[in-house]
Amino acid sequence: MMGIRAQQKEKTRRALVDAAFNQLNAERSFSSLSLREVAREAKIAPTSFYRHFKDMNELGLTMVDEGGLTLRQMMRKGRQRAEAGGSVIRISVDTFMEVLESNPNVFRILLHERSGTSAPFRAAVAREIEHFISELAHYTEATAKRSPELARAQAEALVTLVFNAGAAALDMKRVDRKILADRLVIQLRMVAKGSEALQHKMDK
Amino acid sequence: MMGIRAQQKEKTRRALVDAAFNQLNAERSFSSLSLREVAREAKIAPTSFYRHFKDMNELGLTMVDEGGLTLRQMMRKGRQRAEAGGSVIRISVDTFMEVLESNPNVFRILLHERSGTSAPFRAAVAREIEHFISELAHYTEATAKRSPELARAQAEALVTLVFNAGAAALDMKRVDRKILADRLVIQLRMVAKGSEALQHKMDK
DNA sequence: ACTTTGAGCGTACATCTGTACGCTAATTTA
DNA sequence: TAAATTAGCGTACAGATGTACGCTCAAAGT
Repeated sequence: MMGIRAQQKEKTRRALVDAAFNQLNAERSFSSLSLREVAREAKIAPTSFYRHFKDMNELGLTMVDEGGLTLRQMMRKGRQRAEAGGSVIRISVDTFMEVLESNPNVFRILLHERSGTSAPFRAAVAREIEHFISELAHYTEATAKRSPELARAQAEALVTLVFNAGAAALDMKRVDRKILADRLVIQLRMVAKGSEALQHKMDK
Repeated sequence: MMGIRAQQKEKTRRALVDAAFNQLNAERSFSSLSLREVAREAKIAPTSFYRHFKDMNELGLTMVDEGGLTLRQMMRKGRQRAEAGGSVIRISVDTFMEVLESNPNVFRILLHERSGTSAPFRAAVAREIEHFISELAHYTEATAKRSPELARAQAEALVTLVFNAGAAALDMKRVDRKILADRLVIQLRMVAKGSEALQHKMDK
């Protein structure tokens, strides 16, 4: 069991992480946050920050990991929904858009730091995205009988298109998101269809 | 003709733009540059900066416009090469990778600011990318007989995949870029094939 | 009951930032 | 030729930043 002291520490740590997430929005990226701003929002003295993180980078990496986890958990829930029947693509896209809407800031940090200036950050985001890709590749390889290479290329393309649409959707109103989602579904179908065609060509 | 004075001013302005481009690299984004740093690199006093740009944002937008222009010019040259025969996809990808290699910083600013924190920047980058998409959509609509909607979705998917691969390629060594390029070609073929299949389905 | 630990604080400092202001000197205009 | 314009400079300042240092005092350990 956790002592009173450890509990309080954990609480403050959470306050820091939450403070950082809350400060993210379309005009504010993680790298533009200062240690002092985060500390201010979390209502602790700037110097107390160091009791929890070595520096802002460490906080950021924590956020990326946490964000990736949240994301995967939510998508997994969506997949369960898909098992009930219906178009896997459609349901996945809808789930994704819902996640996007309810956790925009989790997305922002992933999307922004993916092309950010810190190599460790980029690596961390790449790792998270890699989870999605390989899960999807295995799924496709098994259910649609693709060669490993093709399954991999296909999964990568799908994830790329989805994430990219996600980035665009972040700035949009609901109506425009709907249009975007519809187009995304078409694009994903293109990839799926095309991959199938390439597989057939290889098979004969 | 341009007076001595105007010539000198233009020269300094260029020095500022070049200085900014030169400071960009994997660890340094435009938004992390300070006015003073740029001025220092261009060898003018910080306050002289204002004789040329209202602020750093104005410099940045100039760079985005210039970068987009450079990019389109180079891709156009590549397309001429494609007209001589061969796979359009393969040649376009190769051209793209060459451009990437010779102008990495032009790319960096576009890729980074695409998901950056400044709305005007994002809009400017979106505008540049839109050029590519619509050129490509028209091309596909004409030569491959797609419906406008399908051509648009296809072009968007292609450009997304290419730009995304470009972002990944920026950090890579030549060998890995080759692998990436090959996979990209496969993915683009998927989209093209799949789009064709969807079009046929619509036609009947 | 005692000592030790450590989360959080306040003060302090060097460094960097954007930019206001006024000057100079060379070019342009009249 | 005299007057007006303006690119570039130097000085100056207020504000923000990261972080070193030492203190307090409640909890944990003995």
